[in-house]
Amino acid sequence: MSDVSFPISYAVKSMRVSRLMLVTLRDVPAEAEITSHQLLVRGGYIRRVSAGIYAYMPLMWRVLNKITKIVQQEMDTAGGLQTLLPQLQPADLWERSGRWKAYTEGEGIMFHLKDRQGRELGLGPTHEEIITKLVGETISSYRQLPINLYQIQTKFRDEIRPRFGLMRSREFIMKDAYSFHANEADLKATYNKMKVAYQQIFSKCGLIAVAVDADSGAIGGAASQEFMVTADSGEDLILTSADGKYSANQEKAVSKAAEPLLLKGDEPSVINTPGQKSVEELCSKQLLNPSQIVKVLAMLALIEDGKEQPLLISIRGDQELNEVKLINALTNQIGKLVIGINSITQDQLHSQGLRNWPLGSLGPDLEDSYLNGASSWNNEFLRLSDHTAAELNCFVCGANEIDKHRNHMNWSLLGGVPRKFDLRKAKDGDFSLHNPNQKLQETRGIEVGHIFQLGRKYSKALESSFTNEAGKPEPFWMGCYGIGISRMAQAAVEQHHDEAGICWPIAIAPFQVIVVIANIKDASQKVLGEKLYQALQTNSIEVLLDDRPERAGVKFKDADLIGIPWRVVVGRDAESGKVELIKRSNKEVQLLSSEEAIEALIRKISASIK
RNA sequence: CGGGAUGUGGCGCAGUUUGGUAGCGCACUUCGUUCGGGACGAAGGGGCCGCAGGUUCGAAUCCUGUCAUCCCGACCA
Repeated sequence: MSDVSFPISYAVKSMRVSRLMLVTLRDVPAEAEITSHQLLVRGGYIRRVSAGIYAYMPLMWRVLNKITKIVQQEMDTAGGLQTLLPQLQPADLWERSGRWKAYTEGEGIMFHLKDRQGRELGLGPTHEEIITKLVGETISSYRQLPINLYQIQTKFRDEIRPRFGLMRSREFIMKDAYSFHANEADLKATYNKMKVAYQQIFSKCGLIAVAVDADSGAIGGAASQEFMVTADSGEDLILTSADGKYSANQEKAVSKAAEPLLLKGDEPSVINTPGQKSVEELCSKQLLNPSQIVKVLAMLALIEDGKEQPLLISIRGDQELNEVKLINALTNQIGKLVIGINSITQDQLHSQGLRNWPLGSLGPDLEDSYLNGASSWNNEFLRLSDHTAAELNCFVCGANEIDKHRNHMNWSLLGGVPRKFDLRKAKDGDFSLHNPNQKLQETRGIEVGHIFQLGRKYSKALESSFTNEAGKPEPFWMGCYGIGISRMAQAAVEQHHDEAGICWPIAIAPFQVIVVIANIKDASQKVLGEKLYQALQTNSIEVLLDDRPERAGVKFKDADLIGIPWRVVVGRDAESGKVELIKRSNKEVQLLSSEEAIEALIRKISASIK
């Protein structure tokens, strides 16, 4: 089993540190922000070449290969077929799927270029287009389905902001798989199989990863789950119920909002609220609770056809808007892709040639006439209301007049109860929907894998079809499944390190054992060290020999930093044939004869990488 | 792209306010002493001060432009 671009078996199972090109740093380079990034740079694993572009040094390459090998095994076991697809992709393919513009214009993330003939090409950030076309051309019958193709290679994304070393880089190694099915049920079966395979992969690599419900984002499609490596430095927020039955990315998470405080219902009235533009100010001055207020947000949505749609979003004052949910709700409402949303500012009103709006005192019933004469905006509001706002019976809201609000309002005074959408952010402490006794907790995570049920979006767009049982052409049902290989390596460091350095899980460590000869000039130490090194090699253990003429302390520090799971120190007891066996993760030390040490290592290592 | 910051040997920094021709720690080379938790001493090598203009007798330092990098927001494996 081998692959041209990613050889997985090592000709070299062992190495002398003196020949390893190991350069460790004592100082943390200023560029590195999070621990895992710092440790990888200090340990000589990676070097930055440009923003978001890194060279993988020999030790790192071994780690990446270890991960690759585990991924290949699990993918192959789950019925995957490995391929290698081109990175340079013609624009017309992306135009047919409708993604060329979205991926290249504005804040598009595809690197793109023109060749000498003036043809446009993109550098692949993902491979749905290519694979869909390829399978469409190759597969003609439902009898040939399902198939699941995967590849492991470098992807390119012109990230808006590369960050955190390999966590968000512009060039990174990814495993991506695409499955093709004759029907939805079969897609679901493979999707579930992939979910199991993913759990296997992460646990075999020694990572604690949780599967969470996710938004399917720009890639599109129906069901989708993300695999998160839990870590405080993670960029994503995850909400999990205490019973473990529900977990979701905050973008997607649903929950039951806390009950609002009842607002005792007098007659509706207008109240003076000078300078009270925010919910906080209003509450403190008027002695209200945020849950008694309907807050109205004026926003602008950018639609794929270039139209600009003003929005009025109503949400309860104690709740926060989830923009991902809003975009999805809008896309459903309009039937067109919503590219982006942002708050409307006074400046924008001026440039549209509109009169001032009572921002800070908006009510859900702000008249469409405020949009009259807008230079490029649609001149009717699209009004959306979150459950929490729509369900209030008596509330305070803006009076559509500066420095005035209305007290004791109800929806019938505003033209009826609006349609309800789920637009709010689920938060730490909310109750879960499946069991109202379960509180949701917030954790941070690093997204290392994502699986999607794409459905027929791409196969329809690219007219990629097979002949079904009835003899009729039908677009494929598709799934797609990604794992960030290089990101995973860094996530492993984020999850497994201490003050002294990295503590690699043994399955993905660049070497399993490091034999440190404390004093290379001591003949008996040298002889015993070499003997151990040989013996471990003979037993197929991946072993490093630190034979450098450094002082012992330097070698210990380096061994801790680079994080080899087992360390054998050949030192002052070498004369009597004794060595120390140290476990990196907990610093546990055993004084053993060299034979015992070899035996212990064989036993422990074979048990831990089964 | 918006907001903030920084560019000085491989890495970490000082010097910039108040212009006078570049310094410290780590790393590197050689020698000696040391030798189980990043040793010590001595001697050395390495920098067009991000780049381009300008001001000046003279610019790392002042001015203008530009590029790059990092941090905070929108994107994602």
